[in-house]
Amino acid sequence: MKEIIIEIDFNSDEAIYMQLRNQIIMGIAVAEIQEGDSLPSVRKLSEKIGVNMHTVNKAYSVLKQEGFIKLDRRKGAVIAVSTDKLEALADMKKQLRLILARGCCRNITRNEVHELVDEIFQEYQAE
Amino acid sequence: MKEIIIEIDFNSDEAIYMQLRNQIIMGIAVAEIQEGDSLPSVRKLSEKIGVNMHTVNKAYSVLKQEGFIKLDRRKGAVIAVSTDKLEALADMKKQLRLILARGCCRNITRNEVHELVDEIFQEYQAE
DNA sequence: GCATCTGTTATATGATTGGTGTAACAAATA
DNA sequence: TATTTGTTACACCAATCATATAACAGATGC
Repeated sequence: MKEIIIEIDFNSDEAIYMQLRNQIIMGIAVAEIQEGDSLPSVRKLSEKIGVNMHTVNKAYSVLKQEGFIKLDRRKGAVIAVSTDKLEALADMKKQLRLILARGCCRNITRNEVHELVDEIFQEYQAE
Repeated sequence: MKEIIIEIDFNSDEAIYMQLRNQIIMGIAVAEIQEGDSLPSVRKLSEKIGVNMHTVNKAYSVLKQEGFIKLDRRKGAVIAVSTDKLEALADMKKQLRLILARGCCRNITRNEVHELVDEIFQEYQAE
């Protein structure tokens, strides 16, 4: 089991539990953590990164609600990604609409977005 | 000058001023509002959609800060999109990282993302 | 059995944010 | 002159974020 590297920016305007959630999702994407792996317990992780237990618990609850982990009393928080692709595609499209609108206003082209997508996918699909 | 259509969902967990900001950005992207057009005054718009003046003012301030409008005492809030493409590309990449990570976990492929991007660009680039 | 660790829940507190309300000011407009 | 504009300054209430302390039941290790 690998060690998960979490970096919290306490000066960020982004909530700590959201930073946690996002970094864990990206950790799954780059296969730093894999299906079936366990995350540290809320108490261990909270102590490690210097935040309150409830803050970590909230991040885990969101991840559970969004279908990235399952909470097991025996194994703790286990990576278990739901595979509802249709819902995931719908979610992604909704989020892309705003981001692409912002880019479109700045004259970012369709091809430039495609290039960005390819660059990021290269980071993620590296096994 | 066209009438801008704003729909606020008061039951949404998204802040009203953010809904406003996002809808105005998307309005610019679909060319519903164009460079040089004026947005309604903060008081007019607040009355129209039934929110407080300060809420609209906050949305306009964010749009100004992000380089989508300029506030002029004569013409009000005028669409004036900054054209710092490099910064826009960097911003977009940062935001795409999280969204694509979420999709990558759900086994969404590179090509599926490209298709989504093309679909959305078709909505936006319609002149 | 016993101590420990787990997720979970409950309650409380302080700081920050979101939204509203009222009011006032200077500049621009009609 | 009267009105409208963006802007600013207060104040208020509700919700959220993060913290703190505490307790509970189930699982684990000795």
